[in-house]
Amino acid sequence: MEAATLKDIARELNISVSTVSRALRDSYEINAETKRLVMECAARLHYRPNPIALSLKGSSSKAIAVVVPQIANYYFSQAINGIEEVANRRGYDVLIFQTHETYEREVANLRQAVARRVDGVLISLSSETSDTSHLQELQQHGMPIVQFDRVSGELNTPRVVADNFGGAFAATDHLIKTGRRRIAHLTIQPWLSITQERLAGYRAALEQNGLPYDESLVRFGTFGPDEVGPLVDELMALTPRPDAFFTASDRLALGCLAALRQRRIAIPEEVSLVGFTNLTVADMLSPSLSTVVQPAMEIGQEAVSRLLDLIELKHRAAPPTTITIPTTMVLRESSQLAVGRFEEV
Amino acid sequence: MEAATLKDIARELNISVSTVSRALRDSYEINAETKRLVMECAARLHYRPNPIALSLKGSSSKAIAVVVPQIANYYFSQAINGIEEVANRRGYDVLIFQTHETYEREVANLRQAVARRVDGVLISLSSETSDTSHLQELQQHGMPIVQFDRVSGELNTPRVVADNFGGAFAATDHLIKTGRRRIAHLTIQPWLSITQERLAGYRAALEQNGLPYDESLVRFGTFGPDEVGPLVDELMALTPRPDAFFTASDRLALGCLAALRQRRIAIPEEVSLVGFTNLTVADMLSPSLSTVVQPAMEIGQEAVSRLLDLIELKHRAAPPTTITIPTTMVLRESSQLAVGRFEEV
DNA sequence: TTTATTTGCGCAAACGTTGTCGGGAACGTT
DNA sequence: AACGTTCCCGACAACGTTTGCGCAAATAAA
Repeated sequence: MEAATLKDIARELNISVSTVSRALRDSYEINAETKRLVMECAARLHYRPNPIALSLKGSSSKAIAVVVPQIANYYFSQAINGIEEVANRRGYDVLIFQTHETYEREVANLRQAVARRVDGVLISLSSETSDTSHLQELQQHGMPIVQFDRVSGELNTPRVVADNFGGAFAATDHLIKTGRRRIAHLTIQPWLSITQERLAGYRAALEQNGLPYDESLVRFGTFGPDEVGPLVDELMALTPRPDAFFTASDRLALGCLAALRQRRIAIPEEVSLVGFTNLTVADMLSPSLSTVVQPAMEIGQEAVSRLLDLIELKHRAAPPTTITIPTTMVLRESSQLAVGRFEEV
Repeated sequence: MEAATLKDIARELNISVSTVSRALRDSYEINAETKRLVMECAARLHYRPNPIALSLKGSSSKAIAVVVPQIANYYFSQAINGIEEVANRRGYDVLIFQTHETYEREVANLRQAVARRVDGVLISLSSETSDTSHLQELQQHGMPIVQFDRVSGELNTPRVVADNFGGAFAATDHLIKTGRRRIAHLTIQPWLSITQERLAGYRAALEQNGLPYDESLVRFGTFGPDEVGPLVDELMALTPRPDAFFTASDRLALGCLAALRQRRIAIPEEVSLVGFTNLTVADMLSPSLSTVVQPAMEIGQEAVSRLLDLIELKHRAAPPTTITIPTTMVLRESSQLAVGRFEEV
C-alpha cells in the first residue's frame, strides 16, 4: 500500500511502464483487454499518479497559489474557502501563502510558488506593495495571474473586486438619508485601490446630495489599537462636530465603537456608525454594527474561475476585464433604530 | 532569468552538471577556484534548486503540512502564524490544508500531503474524526506526525495542547469565588480531547469547592446560530436557574451573549459569562467578555518545533510526550465589574 | 505470395537533481 | 621506472511520468 507507481503495475502484469501509462490515460493504441487489466490492477494497488513527477515533467502541476496578506481575517479566509471549493471541484490543489502585509514576504511567496511549479497565481496585494514589477515579470514569463480585492492598475490581469464604490456610496447615502450631514470617513492606506474606490463612492454620495466634501473629515492610516481613540477625539473636536462615522474596515469600525463607547458618545443618537466588510460578530456587538457586506466567498469563486479559464484555455488574447461583485448593506442599530436589509447594485 | 538549472551553469562554465551540483553543496572534492566560479555564476543566474526535482529524488522536500479544521478561525490562524514563523526560520515551507471539520476531507488532505512529499504532518483533528487509522497507517509508513489542540489518545505521537483542564478549572473557580453556585457548561463534541479536559476542569473546580456536579447543566453539541437561543431558554427554565454560563468556545460564548441580551437577562448581574479561547473582539463586546485565553501562536511554535526535531533528528525513539501550554484568564465585564488580568498556571 | 497497413506494445529520452563509480593528471614513494 | 596516492572532475543511473519512435505481428490489399 506504499505509494504504488506505474512500475509496480507493470511488474505485476509483465508489461512495460509505457503501456501502463497509456492504458491509464485511455490511449487508442492500447488493447481494450490490456486496459481493463491495467485499470483493475491500478485500482487494486490504489495507484495515484505522483504529482511531483508530473510537475517535473513540465506539464501542469494541478496546483494554484493564492497569496493573501493574512489568513487571520474573516474576509480572506472566506475568500479562500470559495477558492478551494471551485479549485478542488475542477481538480486543482490550492497552496496558501501569507504576505503578512510586507512586500518582502510577497516576493518570497511568489518565488516559492514558482519553485513549486504552480499553474497560476491568485493574489491580493500586500498593503506595502506599490511597485508591481515582480508580478509583471512573472506574467511575462507566462504565469497566469488573477488579482482580487486589493488590485493594482499597473498590472494587466483580470481583476475581481467588490463594488467598493457602490458599497461606499450606499453607506454614505444611507447616512445622509437618515439625517446625517457631517460624515467622517476613516480609511486605510491611500494608495490601495479599494481605498480610492471607497473614498470616491463616499464623495459621490455627498455631492449627489448637495453636501460639501470636507477633507478634514477624511483620515487615512493603519491605525493601531491605541491610535483610534486619539483620532476620534480629534474628529469630535471639529466644529461642527461629525454626526456619523463611515469606516473602510472591520478593525476601524470596532476601534471606533470601542472609542466612542469609552467616551460615552451615544450610538446612533449622537453619532451613527457604518463599517465595511462582513465581520461575523457585527450583529452581536452593542450596538450591533451596520456594515457594507462584501461577498468574500463569491469573490474568491469568481477569481479562481477566471484563473482556471486562463490556465486551461490559454485565453491570453481575451482582454483582462475587471469583474465587480455587488456588495450588500446590512442596517443594524449603529446607524439607526430599524433593523433590516436592502440590496444594493 | 527563467528558472536557471544546474545544466545552465554547467553549460556556461563548460563543466559537468555533477561538478556544479557538488560545488554548490561545497563538496570537499571540488577545487576551491571551481567552487568560486560556480558560486559566482549561480548567483548571477539567480539559481535556486528546484524543490520538485529534489522531492522526486526522494530526499526531503523541506515542506511540512499543517492540517486544521478551518482557517476562518482566529485560534487556528494564529497557530498557523506561529508555525510558519518557526518553520520558515528553519528553512521549511508550510502547506496549509483545511478539513472543514469532515473526516473525508481530512483523509483527502493527508493523501495530498503525502503526494506532495511533505517531510512531516502537523494535525488538529476534525470534529468528525473518531477513527484515527488513517493517521496510524501514515505513521507506520514512517511519516513524522505531531498532533496539536485537538488530539487523539489512540495515536502515539507527540502532542501539544493548551492546559484545557487548568483553564476550565480557573474559569469555574473564578465564577464560584465571585459568588456563583449554578454554573452551566456549554461545550462542543463530547469525544474531542479538549472537550473532555475542559469538562474535567469544570467538574474538579466544582467538587473542590464543595458544589455538586449537575449533569443537567452540561450541554454538548455543535450548536448552529439558531440553536443557542432555545438552549438558553431551556437552561434558564431550570430550578434553581443557572447564575453563570461557562462556554467551551468562542462561538458558543457569542451565541450566549446574543441570546441573553435578546432575552433581557442582565450580564453579569443575573448571569455571569465566561468563554474559552481568544476572540479578538472579546474586549469590544458589550459587555466585554471574560475568557480563558489560549496561547495559539505559542502552541503552533511548540508543535512545529517538535515536528522538525522529529524530522531532522529522527528521534523516533524518544517517548511521545504531551506538552501542555499554560492558559491565561482575562477577566472582563461579563463575569464581574472589575477589569484586570491574572496569570493562571 | 508479396507488399502495404493497421494494431499493440516496448525502448529510450526528458524533466532537475544527487550519488556512485571510475578515471586522468599530478604528486610522492619504493 | 613502477607503483600507490591524492585531487578534481565527468559519466551514468535513478526518482515517476509522458511521449515520439520503432518494431513485430496480424491483417488487408495487390
